Amino acid sequence: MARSLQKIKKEFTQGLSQISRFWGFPKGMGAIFAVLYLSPTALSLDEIVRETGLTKGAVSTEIRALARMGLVHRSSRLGDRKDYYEAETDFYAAIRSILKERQNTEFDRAVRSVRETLEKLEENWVENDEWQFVYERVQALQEFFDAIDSLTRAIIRLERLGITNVKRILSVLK
Amino acid sequence: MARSLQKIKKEFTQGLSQISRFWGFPKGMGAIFAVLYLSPTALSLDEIVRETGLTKGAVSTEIRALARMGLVHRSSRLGDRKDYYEAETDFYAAIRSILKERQNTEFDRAVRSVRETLEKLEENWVENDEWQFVYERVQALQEFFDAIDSLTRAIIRLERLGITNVKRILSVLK
DNA sequence: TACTTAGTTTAGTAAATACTAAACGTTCAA
DNA sequence: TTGAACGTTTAGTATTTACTAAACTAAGTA
Repeated sequence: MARSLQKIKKEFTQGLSQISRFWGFPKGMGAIFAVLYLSPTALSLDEIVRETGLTKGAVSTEIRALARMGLVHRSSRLGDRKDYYEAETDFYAAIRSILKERQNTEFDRAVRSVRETLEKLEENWVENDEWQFVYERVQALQEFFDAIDSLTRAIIRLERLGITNVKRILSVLK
Repeated sequence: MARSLQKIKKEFTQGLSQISRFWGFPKGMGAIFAVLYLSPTALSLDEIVRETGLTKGAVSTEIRALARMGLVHRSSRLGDRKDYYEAETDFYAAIRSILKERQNTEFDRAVRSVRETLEKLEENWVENDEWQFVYERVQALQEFFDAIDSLTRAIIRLERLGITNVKRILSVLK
C-alpha cells in the first residue's frame, strides 16, 4: 500500500528542519517553511500551528523572521482578519534577500571592526617589525572581506540570480 | 601617545570572535584564530591558552576543529614535545577546505533526505492533484540544491580560488 | 458596550552549546 | 620507575538560544 502523503510530508519537514539548523537558524523555522512550501494554498497562523506542533507565539515570531528574509510572504484577504502565509518558491530570490538582510546586521558591524583595527594601526604607527607584521596581516584580511563583500553586493544587485547565472559562474570556474 | 599594540590586538580578536559566532562557530574559535593570525611565530597550546584566556581543554578541542577546517596548521619541532600552531593565511584555500569539510557532514545528510522524499513520492505514486503538486515542489528544491552542490564542488575543485577567480565571477555577474 | 478572534509580547522553562576544572594517558628525561 | 610536561577526555557548569504558556493589544461583531 502507498505510503501516505502525510508521512512523506513529515519526513520532508524534518529534513528541512535539519538544514535550517545547519545554517544556524532555529529548526522550527525550517519546519514552518517546509509546511508552507508543501501547501498548495496559503496558510493562516493557526493552521501552521496545527501542522508544526509549535505554539502560536513561536510561529508568530519565527514567521516574522522568515518574512524579513523574504522566504515567506504574508497576505491578507478582504473581510478576513487572518493573515495568510505562503512560501517563496524562487530560491535564488530568497538567497538574495537573505544576503541583503544579513548585510546590515552583526556581520557588517564585525567586519567594520577589522577596518577600524587597520585605521588604529595607521593612526598610531610605530616603526617596528611586529607592528609592520600585524599591519600586513590585518590588511590582507581586510582585502579578503572586501572581495567577499563585493561578491555579495553583486549578487544582491542582480534582478535575478537564477540557474542561468549559476551556470555562467560554473563555466568561468572551469 | 601611541595606543599599545597589545590593546589593538585584543580589539581585533574580539572582532573576529564576533564574526566567528556569526558564522555559527564558537567565539573561542575566532579568538584562537585571531591570536595565531597576528602572531609572527607559531604558538604552542599553552601560549594560546595564555593569550586567549581559555582553558587548555577548550583550546585543545577547538584548535582541532580549526585544523580540520584547514584554518590552522599544526607542526612539531624536533626534540620538542610541544605542538605548534599557525594560521592559514590564504583565505581562499580556507574557504575551499571548509566547504570540503562541510560537504561530508550533516548538510549532505540533510540534502540527501530531500532526494529521498522525491524517491518515496515516485515509488508510491498516486495520481491526484496534491501528490502532483508536492512532487513538483520537492523536485524544484532538489534542483536548487543540485545547483548549489555543483557550485561548491566547482569551487573545491579549483586549485586556487583566489582574488583572480573572484574577479572573474564578478565580471560575469555584471 | 462587552465578546470573539486574531496576532504579539513577555516571563519563565527546556534544551543545546560553549566552556571550565580536573583526571587521565603518553612520552620523554632523570 | 618516578616524575614532569604535554595534549586529550570527561564530567559538570554556565551561558545562550529555542520554545511554551499565558497575558495582552487591537480590531471587528453582536
